[in-house]
Amino acid sequence: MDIPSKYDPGKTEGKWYSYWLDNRFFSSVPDEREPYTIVIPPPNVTGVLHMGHMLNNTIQDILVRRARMSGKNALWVPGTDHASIATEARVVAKLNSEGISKYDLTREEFLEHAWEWKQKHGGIILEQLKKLGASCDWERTVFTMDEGYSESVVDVFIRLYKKGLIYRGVRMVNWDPQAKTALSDEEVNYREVDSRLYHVRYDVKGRKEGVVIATTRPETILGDTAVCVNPADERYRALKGARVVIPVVNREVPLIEDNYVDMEFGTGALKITPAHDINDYEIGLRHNLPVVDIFNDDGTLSDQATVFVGMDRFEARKAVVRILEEEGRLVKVEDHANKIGFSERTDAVIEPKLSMQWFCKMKEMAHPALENVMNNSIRLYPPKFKNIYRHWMENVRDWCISRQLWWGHRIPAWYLPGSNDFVVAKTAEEALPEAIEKSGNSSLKVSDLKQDEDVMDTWFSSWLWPIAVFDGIRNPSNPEYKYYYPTNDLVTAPEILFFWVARMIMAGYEFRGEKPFRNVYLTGIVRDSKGRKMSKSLGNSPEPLELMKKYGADGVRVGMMLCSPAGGDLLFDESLTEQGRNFSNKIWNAFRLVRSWKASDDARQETHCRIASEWFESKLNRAISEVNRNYKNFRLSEVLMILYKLFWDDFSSWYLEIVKPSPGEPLDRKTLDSTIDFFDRLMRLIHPFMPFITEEIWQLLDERADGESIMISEMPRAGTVDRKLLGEVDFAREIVTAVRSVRARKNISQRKAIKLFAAISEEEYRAIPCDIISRLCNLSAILPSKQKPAGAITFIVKTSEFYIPMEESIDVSEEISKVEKEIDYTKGFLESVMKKLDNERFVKNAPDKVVSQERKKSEDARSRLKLLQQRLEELRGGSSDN
RNA sequence: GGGCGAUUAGCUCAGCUGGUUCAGAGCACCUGCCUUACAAGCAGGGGGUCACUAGUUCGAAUCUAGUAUCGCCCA
Repeated sequence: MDIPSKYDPGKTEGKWYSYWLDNRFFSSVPDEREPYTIVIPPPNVTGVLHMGHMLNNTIQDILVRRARMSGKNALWVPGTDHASIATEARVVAKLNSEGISKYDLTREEFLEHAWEWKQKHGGIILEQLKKLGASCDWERTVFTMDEGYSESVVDVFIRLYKKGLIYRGVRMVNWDPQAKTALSDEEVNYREVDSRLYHVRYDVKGRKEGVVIATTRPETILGDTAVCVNPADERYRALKGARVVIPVVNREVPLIEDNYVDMEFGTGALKITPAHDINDYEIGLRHNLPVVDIFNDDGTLSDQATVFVGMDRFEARKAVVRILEEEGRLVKVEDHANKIGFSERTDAVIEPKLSMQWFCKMKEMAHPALENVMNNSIRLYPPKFKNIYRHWMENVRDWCISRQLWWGHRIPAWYLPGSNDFVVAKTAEEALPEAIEKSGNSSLKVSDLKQDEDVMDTWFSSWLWPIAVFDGIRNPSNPEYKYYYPTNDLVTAPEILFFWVARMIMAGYEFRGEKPFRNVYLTGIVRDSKGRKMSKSLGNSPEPLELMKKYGADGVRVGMMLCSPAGGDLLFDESLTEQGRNFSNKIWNAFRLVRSWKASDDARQETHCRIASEWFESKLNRAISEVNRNYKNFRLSEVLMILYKLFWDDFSSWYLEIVKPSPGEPLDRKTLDSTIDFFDRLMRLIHPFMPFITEEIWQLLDERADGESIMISEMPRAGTVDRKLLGEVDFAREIVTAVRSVRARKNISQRKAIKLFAAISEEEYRAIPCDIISRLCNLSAILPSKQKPAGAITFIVKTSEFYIPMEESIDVSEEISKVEKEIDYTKGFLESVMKKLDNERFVKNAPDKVVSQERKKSEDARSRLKLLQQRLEELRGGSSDN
């Protein structure tokens, strides 16, 4: 019987999660009900839970739990992606720590290590999600390198290739010299960096004067194949057609002219390195310049550089500058803020590099993907992302999808022996006939074909996620796919709007002719209280598992949701989870109170209990409507706040305090039953936010059979609202607050019973729920009286005056100043109302409803003023008496 | 450089289609209380020129334009 006064989540959370799993409440199979589907944004298979995941998955769990309780067949599909670069980098690092180099291994050996790593570390993050209470159908867990999934990815590659949407070619790509792979444009982060602008004098053949160029990357001088000026630039007119000598390597190159050159920037003369700058590359194409690629794949200098071969690019920069200095060519060095691209995954400085890669054409697929977001067939929340999305879609460029890695889906292209010619097919066997035809060599064998070494971008597999988790690529007529697709809501971070969301939409229309989801809820980014993004490197992120241990999963969930407006960033602070924990405790203690009550079958329901029950019923129903409205717009923190206030203020501070029997006394059966019923409904409403404590209490509220659970119970529906009653009780609450305020001001203990007089008519008096007021204010009597007792404190609620007789004489001057203040306020208020009513155009143009409201306001204000002025006179009269 | 968005109480934010005592909520703060569910609590209270300027309107936190500051995305 002894229940501790502190709620201990540690004792309940594990217990109920196992119960839910044992009863397979999370599992879903197609049936006749309406489906509700969410696919998880697959976290990196070797990742660990961070605060972003916590937020994201809390939201998904709230949505899916609510749908499940609302009669939908709810399914939340979990899974992980293989994260090519990140995982491969980790495996490489692990092997290095064991003294093994990736390049000592064959591809097959390396993949064995990678799978071993995945087996060991993969799925940790999913286990962590269980602690959070995530109600995923774990039996359906998908990994992007599962056999069926992989086949879907390869299928799609082949399909797009056949359609002409995938091609292979040499282009300038973003090269990550650390991971030694190409990246897509989306995987490059640009940051402003303090760097230097070097002014270097190049000799001009046959002239005394040289030409000075400005560069931030002097090491690329070794790859220069021209110097370029603007044809309109007077300064260089004389140099037309001259030949320039590249320093350090002493190569002779032409001086060319191109409108691209900005005459204002630097010296107006631009060195041209076609191999290492996208703009230079384009100029090079226009002017037929040779390409000198001075870098190896790892960012060291190549043979083509001819000097400093094998030296790292940043060391080479210093070395080149030193020589330039020695030769007196360094004219000056300026500080210069420069935007530099960094690898999303390794944070290495990106090297623009000409390279042979696979690309996916985007324009055609972008079209339906853009249209269906603009016409709201797919809705983005918050809607401001529509514009951002459009901007990207309209400027979308081809997608570099090949990666020079081993971990991932290998590109299904098969090269003819000793040739760059290839056949795209699922297997070498399938490629053979076409290979024979292409080569004209009928004796070609499967073993002669060599598969492309590269794998595909991870996003090239995860863009199929909502389709492929239901095997809808390979087998679109399967019942699961037909039932669950398209999914309902996608919850993800705005950072991957282009990486992933946009591409899933493209894939949906391209491969299935249908949207992948109806709504996209973009969460905020979790920041610390100073507004900095939470990250491992900053060390400003709390450990999610520790947090849950300290405050309970429910507490953390509430803490995250309290400050999480749709799309707004979330400034996380541990005090929020503390607030969440406190809320758990509040619920817990309200339960302890109700549980301590004994029922009496004989006692009749007293008036205050009846009114309180009817009133809270209306309050509850109104809150349910508001909750439903806010859910519709994904305003989940608003939903939570409504429920928080409903439970804490209306239910605990008002309803329970009204019906609470005196210690030791029983409560009539009817009131107790409705109290338990309210509690039950409140728990169900709160359950999506706080699954554990609500289950614990729901199980204790009544006898429950084995296999029953709040999570499969029905979500309460909104019933009728008695507005009149709500108004009456609101009036009573105002009176109660006023009496309490007098008690506080006058230091009258709550235990001392007092009398209250109301200067109102018998009729008005009957409309006041006096029993409630008496109970909450400890009144010995509440009486209608037109007579003002001498030496009483007064207050006005709405337009009625109340008196509390005082035993001791009152401080008249204090009362006078209070009344005067109120008169001032009311006068000001009346003036502002009269300003409107005296304005003919207002009375003429404003809707009748508004005008009559203003009239009512003015009347009320007048009668209040009258009461106040009477009171003031009395006080003044009284003070002269004393 | 191009685009998008924001600016309301000490902090984080709500305020929809201009009109209800509209200037709100939560937290923080102040005062008094260990009152028999809860001090992780209860009761009471203070606090804002709605960034600035002009305009539209009978009426503007809300609509329009400009200014300032900040943030995000893209190059």
